[in-house]
Amino acid sequence: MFNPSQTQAAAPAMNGFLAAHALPQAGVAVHERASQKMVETQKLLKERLAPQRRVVHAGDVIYQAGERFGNLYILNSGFFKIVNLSADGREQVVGLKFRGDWLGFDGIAANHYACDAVAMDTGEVWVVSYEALLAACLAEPGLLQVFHTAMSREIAHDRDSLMSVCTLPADARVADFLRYWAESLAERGMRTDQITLRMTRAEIGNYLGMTLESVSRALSRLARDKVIEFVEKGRREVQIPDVGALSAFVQRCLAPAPVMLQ
Amino acid sequence: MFNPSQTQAAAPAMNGFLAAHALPQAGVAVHERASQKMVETQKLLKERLAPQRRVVHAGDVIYQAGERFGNLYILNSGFFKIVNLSADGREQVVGLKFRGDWLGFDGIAANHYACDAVAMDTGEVWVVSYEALLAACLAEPGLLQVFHTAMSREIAHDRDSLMSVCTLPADARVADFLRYWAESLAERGMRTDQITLRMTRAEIGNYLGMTLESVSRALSRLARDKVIEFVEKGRREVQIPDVGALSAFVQRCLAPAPVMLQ
DNA sequence: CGCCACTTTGAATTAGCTCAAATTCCGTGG
DNA sequence: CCACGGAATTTGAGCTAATTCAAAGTGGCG
Repeated sequence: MFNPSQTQAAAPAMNGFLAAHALPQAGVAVHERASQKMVETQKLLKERLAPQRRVVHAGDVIYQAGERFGNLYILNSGFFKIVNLSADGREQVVGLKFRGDWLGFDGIAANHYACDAVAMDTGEVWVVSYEALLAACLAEPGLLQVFHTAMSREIAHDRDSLMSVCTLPADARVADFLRYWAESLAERGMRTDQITLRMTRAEIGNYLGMTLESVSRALSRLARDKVIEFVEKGRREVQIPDVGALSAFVQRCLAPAPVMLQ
Repeated sequence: MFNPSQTQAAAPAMNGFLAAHALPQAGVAVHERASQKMVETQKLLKERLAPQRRVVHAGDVIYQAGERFGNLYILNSGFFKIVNLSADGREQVVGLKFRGDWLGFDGIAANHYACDAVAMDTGEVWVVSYEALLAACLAEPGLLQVFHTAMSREIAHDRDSLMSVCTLPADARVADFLRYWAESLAERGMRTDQITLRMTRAEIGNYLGMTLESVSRALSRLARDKVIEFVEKGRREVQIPDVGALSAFVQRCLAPAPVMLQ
C-alpha cells in the first residue's frame, strides 16, 4: 500500500507549515505542561460532573456499534481499542485510547455508537451522560473548551493515522506506531523506555493495515537494527532506548534507495 | 495494502450491529429527511451567527496547516479537499468536504490548523468565528447540538476511510470511493446518476493510498464491467446508473476466489 | 494549432501476502 | 512441580497484487 509517488500527487506545498511547527522542541517540558493540563482537566470534570467511575478489565466492551448513544467515557487509566465493523463483516481497529482520552464521540451524530470500544487492560473510565455534560458546559464554558479540544485532537489524530497507512511502507508503519505509542505515554508522564504492547501482532497488523507476519518481520528488523530491544521472556515487552531512533528509522525507510558506491 | 486475513485478526464479533443498522433502508426518504434537516441547520446558523460569506474558486486555500486557529467554515456550495502535511514533506489528502460540512475542527485543540483546506471548485463558505459560535451556543443550545453533530460525523467518517484503506483491495477502494461520493451527493439532494469528479487520478490515488495508474486501471475495469460509464469527451464525468452496483462490485472484490468447475 | 497536463495501457519488478512449519510462551490440571 | 495443549510468534519459500517505468493517446486552452 505504500507509495512514494503519491507524495507529489496532491497539489500545493509546504508553505509556512514547517516554521510554525518547529516551535515546540523541548520535549520534556512540553510533556510536563501537557500532563499538568490533564490534571486540571480531570479536576474540572470531577468537580462539575461527579462522573460515575467504572472499573474495566481486558476484553470488556464499554459500548458497541449500533447501541443507543447516551454516554461519553473519559479514560482515567488503562488502554482501549476502538473497533469499526462493516456491514459485510470486516473488522478494523481504528483507534487506540490512552489515559485522558475520551470515548464515544462517534455516537453523537447518529445517536448510536458507530464502533466498539474494548478495554485492552484493567483500567477505569469515568462515565458522563452527554446530556449532563451539555448542561454542565452551559454553566462552565471552560468545560466546553475541554470537550471540544478532545474531539478536535481525535480528528487530527485520525488524519495522521490515515496518512501513515497511506504513505509509509510496512516497516516504517510499525516504527511509527511504536513512536506514537511511546509519545502517547510520554505526554501522560509515563515511562517510555520500556513499554508493554497490549496487542497481539494480529491486532497491530489490523490497525496498521498489514498482516501479522509483516508486523513480526518489521519488529525483528527493528530489533536487528537496535532501534528496539525485546525484553527476554515474552515478546510483548519492548525497550525503546531512544524514541528519536524510531523517527530516524521511518525516515530511512522513506529515503530513496541508498546508492552504493558511486 | 489489502489483506483479507486481518479481518479475523481483531477480537470480538458482530453482535447486535447488523440488526441496528438494517433499519434505514428506504434510501430516498432518508435522503429527503437529511436534506430537510440541513436546510433547518443552515437557517439556524444564518439567523444566530450572521456568518460572513466568502466565495472561493478552485485552488483557493481557506486555511493552512500551522496557521493560527480562529474560524470555522461551513461549506455552503462547492467541494473541498483537506490535505495533511508531514514534517518530512509527505502530502496526504485526508478528507473531502461537501455542502453542509464544516471545516477547521482540527484547529481547535492546538489553536493552529493541522491541515490545508483547498477548494476544488467554485463555491461559497460561511465564515464563523469560533468564539462567536461558542457565545451563540450558550444562547441557543440547538446550535451546540448542530456543531457537535458535525464533529461527530467527521470522526465517524474518518474511521470509515481508514477501514476502507486497510481492508479493501485497490479496485474495491475506487468503487467504494465512487459510492461514497454519490452517497454524499444524494444526502444533499443532488443528482447521483452523473457525477463530475473534481479530482485528478493522482489526487484520488493519493486519497485512497494507491498510485494514479492503479486508479486508472480500476476505473477502466469498472467501466468494462458496466458498473460505471464514462461520458464521452472528458474522463472526469462518470455515469453511475446504479449506486447499488458499486456496493456489489466491492463485495465481489472481497469474495473468496471464485472456484471454477467443481 | 500546438503545447501541456492528464490519462491510459503494457511490461517488468517488488513489497507484502499466503501458506507452512518450527518455536516459544503461558495457563491448566494432574 | 511438571507435563500438556492451545495460542501467539517467528521465519522461510513462493506467489500475487500493486507498483514502477515507459510510451502512446487524449483533451483543454491560450
